[in-house]
Amino acid sequence: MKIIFMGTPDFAVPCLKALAESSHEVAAVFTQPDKPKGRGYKMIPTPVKTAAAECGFPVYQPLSLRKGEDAEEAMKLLYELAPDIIVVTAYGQILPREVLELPKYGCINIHASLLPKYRGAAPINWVILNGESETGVTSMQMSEGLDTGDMLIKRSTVIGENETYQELYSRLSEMGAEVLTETLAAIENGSLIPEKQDDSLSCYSPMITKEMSSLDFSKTAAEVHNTIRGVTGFAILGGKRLKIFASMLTGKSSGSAANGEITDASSFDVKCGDGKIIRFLEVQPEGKKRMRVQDFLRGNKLTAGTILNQEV
RNA sequence: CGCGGUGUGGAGCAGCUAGGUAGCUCGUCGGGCUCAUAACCCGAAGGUCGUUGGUUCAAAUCCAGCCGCCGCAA
Repeated sequence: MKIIFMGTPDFAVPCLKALAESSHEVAAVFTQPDKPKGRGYKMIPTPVKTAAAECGFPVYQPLSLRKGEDAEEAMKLLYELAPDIIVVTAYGQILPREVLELPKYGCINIHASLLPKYRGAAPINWVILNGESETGVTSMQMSEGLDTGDMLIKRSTVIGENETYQELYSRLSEMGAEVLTETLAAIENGSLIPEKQDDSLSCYSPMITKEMSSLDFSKTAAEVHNTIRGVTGFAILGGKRLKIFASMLTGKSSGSAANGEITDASSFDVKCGDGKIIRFLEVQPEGKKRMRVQDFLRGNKLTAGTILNQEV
C-alpha cells in the first residue's frame, strides 16, 4: 500500500521503522515543525524527522493541517500523493475530517493504552500515576473525536511494580510497531472486525505539568512511588532540586518520623503520609548526572532526621 | 548572546575562597580470618586534576579561551 506516516516523538519511531522495513511504500512523512529547544534554544529536529531522513523519506512539517497556507499546501500534497492509508502515531495535531476521509482506507492511529481507557495525550504516564497493573496498545480507525475511533487490534501487557514510564514507554513503542504491522496486514486481507468503543468506560489522560512531579510526602508511599514512576519526581534537599528516577516500597513503616523525613541515611529511606517508608533507588542532583543511590551516598553524606522539601 | 551548575584513579565526592607532598567513602587485585558471606583484618595497583594558553620560583587551586556533561526555563 501507499502510506503517509504522521508522527513526532520517539514513540513513533519504531512504527516508522517497521514501515520502512515492510513492503509498503512510504510516500511521505509528516512531523511537527522543528522548535527551538534545549539550552541556548537550539533548533532540534523531531525524532521522527531524524529517522525519516535516515530512511530517505521526504519530510513535511506544516504548522497546521487545519488552517493557514501550510494547511492548504499540505492538503494539495495529500491529494497529489493519493495515499491508500495514513498512519498516525503521536503526531501532535488534530486531523480535519477532510484528511480523515481522503485515503481509501482512511486514517489509522496507534494509541498507547487499552482503549477506551486513557484516551488523550499522556496515557503512559497516567496508567502509572493511577497505579494500574495492566496497559497496552490499541490501533483504531480514526474519527473526529479525540481517540474515539473504532478499535482494530488491541494488545495488552503487565506493568511491573517498579516499572517507570520511560521503561513502559519504550516497551509500548515497540509493541506499537508490531500492532501496526498486524493491523496493516489485516486491512489488506480484509480480516478486521472494527469494534466500537464503549464511551461509558472511557477516561482521559491530560497533559503532564511540571508541578505534578513535585513530590508530596503527605501522600501515601504508594502515591509517591507512582509519581516517581509516572512523571519522575523531585524533592528539595539542601536547597537544591533532587530528581528521583526510581524507587521502591519497603513495606516498613515509622510512627515517629515526620512526613518527608529521612529515616535511614545509609539507603535513603523516606517516610510518607501513611507512615510507610519509600526507598529511593536512582537520583539526579542539579547539574549532575543521574546515578544510583549507592553512588550518590558515597559522596553525599545524608543525615537521618533531615526532612525533604524544607527550605534551609 | 535565556538563567545556572559541573568536569579530580573504575564510581560518587573533598581539596580551590587565603597557590607549595593527590585526600575521603567505595570498587578492583593479592593475602589473611571464617562453616560461610555483600561481613571483618592486612597489603597493592591505578590520576597528563577536561583541554589550550597566561600569571608565578611554584597552579587541581588565580586569569582568559575552547571542549564535554547536566539542572532550570522554553
